Amino acid sequence: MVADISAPDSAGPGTAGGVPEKPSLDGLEDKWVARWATDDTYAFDRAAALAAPRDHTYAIDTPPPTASGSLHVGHVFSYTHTDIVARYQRMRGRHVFYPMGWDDNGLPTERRVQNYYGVRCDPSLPYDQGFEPPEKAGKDQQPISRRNFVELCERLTAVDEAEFEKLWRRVGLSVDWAGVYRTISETSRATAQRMFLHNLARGEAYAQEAPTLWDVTFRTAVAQAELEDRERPGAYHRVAFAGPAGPVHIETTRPELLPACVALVAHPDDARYQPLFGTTVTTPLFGVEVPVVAHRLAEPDKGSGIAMICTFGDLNDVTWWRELQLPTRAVIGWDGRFVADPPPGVPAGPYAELAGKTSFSAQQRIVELLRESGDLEGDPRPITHPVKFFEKGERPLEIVTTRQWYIRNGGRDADLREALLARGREIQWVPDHMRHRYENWVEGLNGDWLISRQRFFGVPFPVWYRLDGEGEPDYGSPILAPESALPVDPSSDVPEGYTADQRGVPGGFLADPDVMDTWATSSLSPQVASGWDTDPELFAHVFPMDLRPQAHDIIRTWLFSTVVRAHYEHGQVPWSHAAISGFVVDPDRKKMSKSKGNATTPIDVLERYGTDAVRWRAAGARPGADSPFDEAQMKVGRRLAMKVLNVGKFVLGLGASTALTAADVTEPLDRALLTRLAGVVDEATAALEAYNYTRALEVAETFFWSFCDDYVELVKTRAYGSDAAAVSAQAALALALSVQLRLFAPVLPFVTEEVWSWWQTGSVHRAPWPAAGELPVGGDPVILTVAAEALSAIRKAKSEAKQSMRADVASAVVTAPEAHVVLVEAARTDLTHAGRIAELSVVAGDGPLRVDVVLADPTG
RNA sequence: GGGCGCGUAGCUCAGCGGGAGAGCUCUCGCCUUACAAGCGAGCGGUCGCAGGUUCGAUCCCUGCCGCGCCCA
Repeated sequence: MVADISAPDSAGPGTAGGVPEKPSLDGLEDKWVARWATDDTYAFDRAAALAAPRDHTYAIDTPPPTASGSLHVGHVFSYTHTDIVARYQRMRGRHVFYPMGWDDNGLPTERRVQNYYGVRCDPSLPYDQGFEPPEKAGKDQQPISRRNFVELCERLTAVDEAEFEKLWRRVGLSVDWAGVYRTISETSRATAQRMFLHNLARGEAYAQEAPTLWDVTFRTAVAQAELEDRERPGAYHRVAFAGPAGPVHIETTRPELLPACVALVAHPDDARYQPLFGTTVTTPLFGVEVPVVAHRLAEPDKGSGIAMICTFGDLNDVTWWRELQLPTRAVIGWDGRFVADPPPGVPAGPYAELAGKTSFSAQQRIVELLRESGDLEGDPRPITHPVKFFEKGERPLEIVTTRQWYIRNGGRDADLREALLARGREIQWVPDHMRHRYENWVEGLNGDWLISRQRFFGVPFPVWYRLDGEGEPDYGSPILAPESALPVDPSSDVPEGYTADQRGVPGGFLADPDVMDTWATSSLSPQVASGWDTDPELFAHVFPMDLRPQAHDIIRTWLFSTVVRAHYEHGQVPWSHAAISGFVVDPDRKKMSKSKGNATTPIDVLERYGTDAVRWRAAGARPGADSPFDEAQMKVGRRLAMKVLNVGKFVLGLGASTALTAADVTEPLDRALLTRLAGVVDEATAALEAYNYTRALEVAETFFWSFCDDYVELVKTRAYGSDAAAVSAQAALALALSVQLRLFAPVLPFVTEEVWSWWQTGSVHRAPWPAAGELPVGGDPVILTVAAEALSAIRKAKSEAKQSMRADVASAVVTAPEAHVVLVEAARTDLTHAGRIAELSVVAGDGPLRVDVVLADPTG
């Protein structure tokens, strides 16, 4: 496991730049970001990786941030977690394949472009070659062609991505910036289209005309994974249907859908309605005869226990319509308004008043009409109830019947669902309980994955349809783009065997108008990043990847869909590990997000506390655990970084250098220190192997503070000398510094690199991860413990006497357990110097170690 | 309503079968020749509540209460 690292250089102190007079954290980011770029410190050595066994490579499937979005400290924390792992693996000698991507396709980018430039896409407009967007976004959005719109998307995302890269470099992410990908790039489009064609060929993808959840603002279909329930006020309207033996009352929150009513439904066990099953009733106002049917999903406790089934008011309607094979009477159009003509069988009279209305105003009118006809009983009863929304939308979803593309995901196939659950069990989840999120989601799927979107900036489906003599498309046998031609844009490219002038004319062809949802492309991030389409040799080496880091909110989307795609194409999971980070939350424990207005801009925090301080805080958030944003903690991190600088300077000033080795360490106290440090190295290594970077940092940090406060204080007088005892201390300080800098390097990349540069050559980030074997064995760490305890007792005496730590001690009597007397004696000289003790005696006694201190007369 | 996680010092958290801990805050003190953006010392908790298992429970089991997230 030593492939990608350089051997430690032995250079004398000062040869690599020397120790500055007054070390400072300020400016370290600029200095080292530039140097790492120049030196290509984090380059992935493709040739060397391919030549080595697979386990010498560590491949990370980094989340591509939404380029049109904004980053907050939550992102910084999460990406830092990944970077800590990457840096650790690199120091372990692995070839770290750590690309970065930008998720720049899809709706968020469209929205940003619309707002930024004040434009909107109108696909019917022709391309305007010289188009330039207005300087300032006007009040009314200027309609532009699809191609102009896409060009603006690309222009703006390029700017956004450059900003993102700058920030990530400042955060110190050790990604190989030569390996950046974009989800809208030509390669990504080709990959997404090729994978889609494979899915289609194997029957994993299909198109279907079906009731679809539809956002009327964005005028696109949305998938189950993008839904959220929101509590909204509504009202039950009690409406009378004319039954064979008098009126039948239903209660509905959507009386405006009365013209779409196709049946009434009650629970089969509901005695109240059993006599009605098999009969028909007549809708009020419209006089349409509809059957009364029984279905287990009808809730006897809800409203009057009998409901009207409309096409379509909610997902239950869809289920009933499908399972009971009811007719379709759709009234809501793509724009969310009532369509111009009534459904078949519904009289034109009352319907004409609704045509063109929104649901809201249609409801008002229907209620008036029902009141007039006497079919509305009493006043509407206000309630609040969950209503389905697109997570990015502001208006309730409607259900519209449209033709859409789907990928099978187990939502309607128990065997497939089982197979995908099994895939989930192949992944090592960090923390383990996050696997439940995956399993809950898969088990709760109720339909296949809808991947088509009626949008513009996305990967188009590589599909055309033949037009018959009437100009009607033949959806049954689509024309597929040949794989060799990918990526294609069917709206401008012409299918084989046709000419451009046949587009849209009878006997000609028609492009599939839709683009893929962004998840349909980002679910291929392992394939895109690893070169499935561009570098098969690399792909074969790094796939399945080692790590998928991401936050827990997108297990149902990104993680799951990536598993689905890899399951189909490769018959395996896309990565061995999924490390799930928590959120940074505000003091009220609310998730930080721009829309909530509680997001903290990262650059400000990075500048005020320094990157290392922010990273230190990030490392304190365990995998999966949310953590509150608290600036006080940043100060603690900054103090640690500062301490590393100062102790580094001091230790090197005492004579620590790379010329000294483990063999020079002869004094018992020094060996005690290094033996303890060996234990720390083992523990930190074990923790990092388990992705527990928090624990690794904790053990290193605890050791470090005791190193500074106790060990360095104990030995500094001795180290000033030049005899063998002095050399022993200097060697121990050098080894301890070297090891500790490397232990901290993944978390504090800037300050460790700075101190490393004072006395070593090469980057600490290419130095080997410390091993216990570098350190001398056989020391008794208890020597350090008892010496520190004794020193602490002496400090306490001085502190209680309100004396300076420099105050002289006339005499000190250490009383220690019998077995520890010899250990205290081993540190006698260091102890007397550190405590400024004139006369030290050590005696055996009962109980824990204590020291009786007599301070010297400060005036004497 | 279901799933998952969490309730330990004022705050943020570690510990998870035999000593209740860390950092921050707070208080007191110290110019100490690496660091005053520092250092030293100290105050501070019936480990959510109630049962159970055990010689012994913060830790294991059950129930309850509260908080958060995900899903209905």
